[in-house]
Amino acid sequence: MATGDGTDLGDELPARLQALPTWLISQVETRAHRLLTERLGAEGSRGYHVRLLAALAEFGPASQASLGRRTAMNRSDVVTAVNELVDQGLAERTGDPADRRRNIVTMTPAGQARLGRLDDVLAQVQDELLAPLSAPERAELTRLLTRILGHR
Amino acid sequence: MATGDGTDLGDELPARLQALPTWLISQVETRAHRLLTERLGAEGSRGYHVRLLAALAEFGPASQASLGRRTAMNRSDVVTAVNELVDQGLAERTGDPADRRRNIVTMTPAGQARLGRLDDVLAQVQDELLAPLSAPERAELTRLLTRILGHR
DNA sequence: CAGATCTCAGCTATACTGAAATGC
DNA sequence: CGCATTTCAGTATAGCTGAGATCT
Repeated sequence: MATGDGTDLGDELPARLQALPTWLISQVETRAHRLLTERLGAEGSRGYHVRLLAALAEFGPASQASLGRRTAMNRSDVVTAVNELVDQGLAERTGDPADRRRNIVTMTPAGQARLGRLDDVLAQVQDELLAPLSAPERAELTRLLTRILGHR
Repeated sequence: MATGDGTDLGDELPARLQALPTWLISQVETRAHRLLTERLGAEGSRGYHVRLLAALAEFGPASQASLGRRTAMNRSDVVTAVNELVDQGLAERTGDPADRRRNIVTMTPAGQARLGRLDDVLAQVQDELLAPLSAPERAELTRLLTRILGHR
């Protein structure tokens, strides 16, 4: 079996990669993404839905362009995701009489109920992902990531 | 223009999202990914190429399955990426006479030269992404992310 | 026989661009 | 006029699955 040249079993990761924050971030993101896709999918939602529902819950009815800015979503992805929310009865899309270019997106009671369940799912996923970290360590990680994002 | 209902300009992010490590990680990853795609692309490479070249440089010639394990890449993505490396003359693919199911992938001198340039690009990207953090903070971030990945 | 390896076709989610229609 | 908004069509990448052929 052993060929002696390292061609067989071996799970060691290249040290060159392991030391790179960008590699670590992408690997952790992959794990987080997989967890979120599974758990949100079990509730009939996905990442974009959570972002939109959270923005609607906190800031109230908004245009699609505004939702895109608040959730760091592309304008065309907002269109698609709002379509899906409307299809599920979680949001409504009506024209803005004050500015006829705009739609106003509103959350329905069903949307609020869904967001409530998604909040629980999200908390659980954080806990699973960050299991090896203590509470102060989680806070420190959050602080560092926030600092990175705040730049620029 | 202010409609008073929050429908217009507003870049505030929902607090619900801002507090979530999974959200922060995905946003930081997006920024890192954009930087890497730009800079690596300028050298004619992409993320998968770096991973494979780094593994080949550190562990020597290896089968595709082994490369996949070492770089956390899917078996079919390894096929595609090795094709691209071979097309660029950065790697060679030969049959393993000792186990005829396997290919042995080897880095060429051109591949080594490319990896040298990519190492510089990577260092520069780390520095740009982590600009707001001090050296000890960068080390702490690396430590925390490594702990998360080590779990399981 | 079971299991590993390689390859191809195809899928999903995220992120993004270009262009057109409409309205401010 | 310039600019904002919405919508659609299409692109790219990462990650993944299923299936088949080949070989240990």
